[in-house]
Amino acid sequence: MNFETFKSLVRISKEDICRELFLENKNSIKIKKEGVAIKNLVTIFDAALQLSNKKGFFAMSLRDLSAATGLSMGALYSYFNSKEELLDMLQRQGRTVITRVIVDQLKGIDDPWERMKRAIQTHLYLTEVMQSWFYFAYMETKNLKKNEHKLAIEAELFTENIFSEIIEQGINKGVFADVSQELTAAAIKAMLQDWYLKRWKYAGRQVSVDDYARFLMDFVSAFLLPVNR
Amino acid sequence: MNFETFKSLVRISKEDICRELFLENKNSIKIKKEGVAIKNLVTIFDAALQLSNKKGFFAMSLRDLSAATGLSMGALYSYFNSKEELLDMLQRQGRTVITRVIVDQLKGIDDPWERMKRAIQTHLYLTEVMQSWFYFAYMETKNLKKNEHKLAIEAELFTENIFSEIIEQGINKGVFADVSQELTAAAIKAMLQDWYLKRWKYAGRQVSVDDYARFLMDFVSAFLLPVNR
DNA sequence: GTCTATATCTGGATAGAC
DNA sequence: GTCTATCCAGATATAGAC
Repeated sequence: MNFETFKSLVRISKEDICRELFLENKNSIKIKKEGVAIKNLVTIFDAALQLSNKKGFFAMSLRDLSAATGLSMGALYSYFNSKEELLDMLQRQGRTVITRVIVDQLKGIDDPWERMKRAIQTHLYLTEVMQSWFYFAYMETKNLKKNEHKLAIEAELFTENIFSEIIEQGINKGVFADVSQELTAAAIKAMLQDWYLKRWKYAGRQVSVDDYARFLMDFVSAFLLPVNR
Repeated sequence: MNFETFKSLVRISKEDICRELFLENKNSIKIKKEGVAIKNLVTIFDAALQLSNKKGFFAMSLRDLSAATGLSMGALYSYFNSKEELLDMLQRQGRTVITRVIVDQLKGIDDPWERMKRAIQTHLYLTEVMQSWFYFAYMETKNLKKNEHKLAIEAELFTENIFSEIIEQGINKGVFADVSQELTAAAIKAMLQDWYLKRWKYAGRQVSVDDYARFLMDFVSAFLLPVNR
């Protein structure tokens, strides 16, 4: 599978994500008509991510957001009760998607190395499709209040754990070298995150997501599968 | 060399950094007496980094800073002309230190793999000593104005280039595998940065900086020195 | 050099017309 | 559902006393 087929396969449309979010937050959102709400939520989230990623969520004023979306301040407050609630909604927005997609993509694959490759690839493809969201989630985590902060940390550890378990499984089956699963999983995660955190760098160097995926697999395989080289 | 000897060897005291900064910024800083200025600059920078890293530079008000330092608002403004200037000073503060120390530590080492090990180790040790600064520099880069932003990017590329050149040299000498130097350098950088960006994670798992250094060297060597395993 | 007091402005939030 | 108008807390920045 390459990136193009992944995109058409997974089909995570913004509308779908916003629909889910709309249904979950009916008490915070004053708008009743689903069609109107989703259309505007897509606009609001898009603009909010773009503005926040440029200068930080805190520095983005709601007047900025009003101008960017074409909605008035009053209208914006029909979609959230406070700026902080907007932040929380944004954070929650993508969180479930990633775990769901990765777990789904790994289903039925038993061989540890095949699982590892698929996990790396899926993670990269997903962050490519939702780049601005992942960047936002990473950069704004520390600005969350205690409880939301905890949820964000848990999400980070959850995906890391997927890698950790694959490594453990591979070691137990005797196909991987006996490495530290904790540190290796953390390192893989760090390199996966670099892909969406330093988009400017890779774009400037014309590295495609498939190039990067191939490279990462080579790098990791040298460590985990030393005998096969 | 281990971390403890590194610390006593390098001796980058906060006072020294602030003295340099004081001399560089005599036009912005209204205080004349060096002793007074440095003492307060150390306090201000320490507090500013701590507050910013907790909730972001923008969210940190100067009243917060005033409370944390014990200096009045008026006094603070004797050390910088605007909040943005404080941001710029903070960013510039550590930038030169790292390149200076790494270049210095690599002097006289010819063997590519020895250079690589030393570069990794020095980078980790340095970011350990100045953890809060590195975290700050990373997280607040995007909030800089155009020109300062450019300088920050250049600093990132400069250190990455140190790794890139070591790899190139190793490949040319025939001691490293024929990998992509650009991507490999970027990946190493990403893992080095993870050390100070996710301090909470490694601290919680009781991983010491020397543990992490050893692990990284193993990981990288598997890729660069495949024959030696 | 440092403080207190204050001018000035910006941004989040809401009330009420349409 | 959306807009305009407005309130007010809190922020940066400065002036002038000590």
